[in-house]
Amino acid sequence: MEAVSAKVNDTPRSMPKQARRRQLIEATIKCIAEKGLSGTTMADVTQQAGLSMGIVNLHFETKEKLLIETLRFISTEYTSGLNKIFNNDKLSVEEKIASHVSFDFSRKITDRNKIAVWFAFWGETKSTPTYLTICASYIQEIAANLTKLFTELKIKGNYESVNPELVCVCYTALSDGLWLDLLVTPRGLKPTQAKRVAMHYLGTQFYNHFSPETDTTIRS
Amino acid sequence: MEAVSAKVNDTPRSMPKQARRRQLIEATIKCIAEKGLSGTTMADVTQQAGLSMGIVNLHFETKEKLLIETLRFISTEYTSGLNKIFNNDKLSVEEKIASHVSFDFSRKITDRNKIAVWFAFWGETKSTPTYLTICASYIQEIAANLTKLFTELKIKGNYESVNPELVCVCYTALSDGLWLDLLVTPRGLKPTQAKRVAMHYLGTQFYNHFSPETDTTIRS
DNA sequence: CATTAAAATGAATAATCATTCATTCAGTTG
DNA sequence: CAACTGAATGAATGATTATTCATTTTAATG
Repeated sequence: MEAVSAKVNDTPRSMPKQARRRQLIEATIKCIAEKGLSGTTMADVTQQAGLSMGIVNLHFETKEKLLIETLRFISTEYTSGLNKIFNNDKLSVEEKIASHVSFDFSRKITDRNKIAVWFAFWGETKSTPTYLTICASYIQEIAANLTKLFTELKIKGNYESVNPELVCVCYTALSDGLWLDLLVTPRGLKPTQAKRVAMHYLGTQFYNHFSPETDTTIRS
Repeated sequence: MEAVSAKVNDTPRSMPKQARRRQLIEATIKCIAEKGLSGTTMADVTQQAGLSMGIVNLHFETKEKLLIETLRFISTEYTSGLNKIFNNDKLSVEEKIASHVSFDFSRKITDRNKIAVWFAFWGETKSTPTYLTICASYIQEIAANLTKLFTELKIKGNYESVNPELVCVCYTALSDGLWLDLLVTPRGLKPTQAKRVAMHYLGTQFYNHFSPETDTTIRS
């Protein structure tokens, strides 16, 4: 049988180890999206990567380790994107928040394959402590940063009745729930609309800075 | 080996078929929560139910059909609970909405086992169309009812700038996201707090009817 | 070009697991 | 209480799948 998608497979032997690992992780993401976590076999992954059966064990030792690295990969992709925004000194608080929202509903993040992977792992956090640990740590990091931004904007904009921790929990839950919508009703909500829903909520808290019409997005 | 939890197993042979199916579905829920969807085997389920290997095939034919019925079971439990509230003529609009929220964060619904099951199935909707169909249909039903309630309250309370469809999407996403919090950070958010977050959002829209202090919950 | 080291292969192996079905068991009927 | 019925059992079967490792391929080196 022919390799299904061997984009990065021109000169296999010369690829640095890191690149091959990444290639396998990306194949894993595609497989989980297409066949589910329970339906993804080693044969599926290696064939999707256009490589041979033994390759995963060579680079990751076991299937379980491959899955853990896959979760780590999407977690890191997400947090590092947000950290870049958070640490960008050229942006004002409100621009940072707006960029955060834009990132949450950007093409890169709302890719249905990746959302499917998120939910697949979330569904196993209760049974697989390693997954729980990975998820819990990135969640905490993001929450700390986001709460800080909301606190700053509260002060800057004189929003006396705003509770930054509450708004952080609420916004985070909202965006996770909107991702579910994008996954489960793909013919319903679109990323652009989902973003508008998120902005609608922020508008209820920071009415002078965010509103359905206002879009202080940093274009990417 | 001994049966792990054979509550309903006193007079096995005399149980009506429906009850035995339910017993197996409940065992499945527990297994999915404890071992994940991918880690749940027929042996696990039957042992959890305190029965023998062949029993699932006798009552459900295949493992796949058991899983589908399990998803149907939790979906029905959820929708029928909400429909009871929606169709309760003794409740005012605002009481119905408050009861809806209370139900969403009630013990029965926020049981971590069941939340784990929800997420496990959501993670496979992209790969298993049957799951997607089941999820999509109950989602639509609930959204229609909830939007109607928000529309009624908008009129009743003169909330001119409220957009009922938008509030429905936003509330629904928020509650799904809060469930994720309950699943992933069990030592963080508690159901009572989660409910307060949801009420906080509704308070931004219907400020005369809902606020963190107001609790028009119907005690169950 | 020969030699070496590292990467990759994939057939073979071993483990896991869903499904089957001949047999057992419990309740019911005449 | 003997014969009958349908539910339940669980050892055996067969299919699937992760893992192994002897062999092959490739790139680098002198």
